[in-house]
Amino acid sequence: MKKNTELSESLEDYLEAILDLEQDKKVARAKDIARKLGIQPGSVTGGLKSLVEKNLINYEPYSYITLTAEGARIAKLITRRHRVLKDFLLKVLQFDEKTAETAACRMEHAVDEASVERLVDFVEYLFECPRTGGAWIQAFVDYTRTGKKSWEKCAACIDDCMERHQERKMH
Amino acid sequence: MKKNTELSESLEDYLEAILDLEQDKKVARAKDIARKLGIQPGSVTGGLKSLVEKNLINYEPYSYITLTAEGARIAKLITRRHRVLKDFLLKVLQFDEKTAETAACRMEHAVDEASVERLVDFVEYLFECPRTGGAWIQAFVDYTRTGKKSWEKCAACIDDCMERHQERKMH
DNA sequence: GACTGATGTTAGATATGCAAAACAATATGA
DNA sequence: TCATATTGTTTTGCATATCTAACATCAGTC
Repeated sequence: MKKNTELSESLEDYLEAILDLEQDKKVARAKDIARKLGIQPGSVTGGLKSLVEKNLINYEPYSYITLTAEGARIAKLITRRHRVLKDFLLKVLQFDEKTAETAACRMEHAVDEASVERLVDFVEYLFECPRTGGAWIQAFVDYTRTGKKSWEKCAACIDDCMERHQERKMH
Repeated sequence: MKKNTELSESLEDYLEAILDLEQDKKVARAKDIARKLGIQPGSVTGGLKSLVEKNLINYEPYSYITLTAEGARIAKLITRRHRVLKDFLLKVLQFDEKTAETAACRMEHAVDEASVERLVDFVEYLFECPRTGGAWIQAFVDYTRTGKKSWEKCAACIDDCMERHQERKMH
């Protein structure tokens, strides 16, 4: 029995913002949600109503807003998607903070959970594998800066690779 | 002077579909666009009008549809985004065809041109670099299948790495 | 030249999402 | 406890995007 909650993008954004505010200030308020999402306070009310109907938040007019258990569960999934995507853009593709944040924000609604897992796996693998890891990523970063693929440095790079391999064996 | 055309997602979809149909059948027709986008024929007309206003397509009621030079330029950018993203999902993250297609479809509107370039660079680099390349990707694929990070196979993996390096030197 | 089927357009309905502004509740503090 | 500022809500309106169903046009055929 799969919950086919099918939230719209904007409802997902609301949930994400609410989780964030909860963690920051215990409870969320309409104004803070509006500011975080860059919309007018008047636009928030409708979204909150939808979320109440779907039993994802506890909320009554003029009161604070908190997530229900189910709401929190979903909000955390969405937030994780965001974090993973941003991580990838930031640490692997080397986007700057702002670009990574913006792109992650827009991409997070386009990917399902399974895909996110795969991406997490990929990023982790890229960092952990002796054949890649930090040095490989650094080489890619250098390439993005200089535009030069310095294959002549490969020998040193492979040495690093073996070192990482040895280290892993030790442990 | 940057053209701030700011197309909506659906208009981007129209352009992409039209480019595709043009390449396939010389000209696009409303019905084909509708079928390709999975919407009703009646819904297409409005989108076409917007695109005419923005000078991105040549179109008059009851006639065929073709892209203007500017429209073709933009459509190609969008299509490239799609292709690059799908390539990444397909070849690196090893999504199956259908999942990759769907995800690429939804992600292509979330990424700007510069980000796409960076992703292209990354994928190319990943394939070309002796330290990664096909063998590394295969190892990652194996990992996604088995869930096991077989670091014990590293020695062989590093050998492959050096071979690729030698090959590159020869050339 | 008129019929017919395929294709295209229009109009009206529905839904979403957001903004602006008028209005309501709450909280603060003197 | 009253006045005021802050915060929240409602209403209205706009823009986008879609569907359905009625209507228009086109191209081919008899």
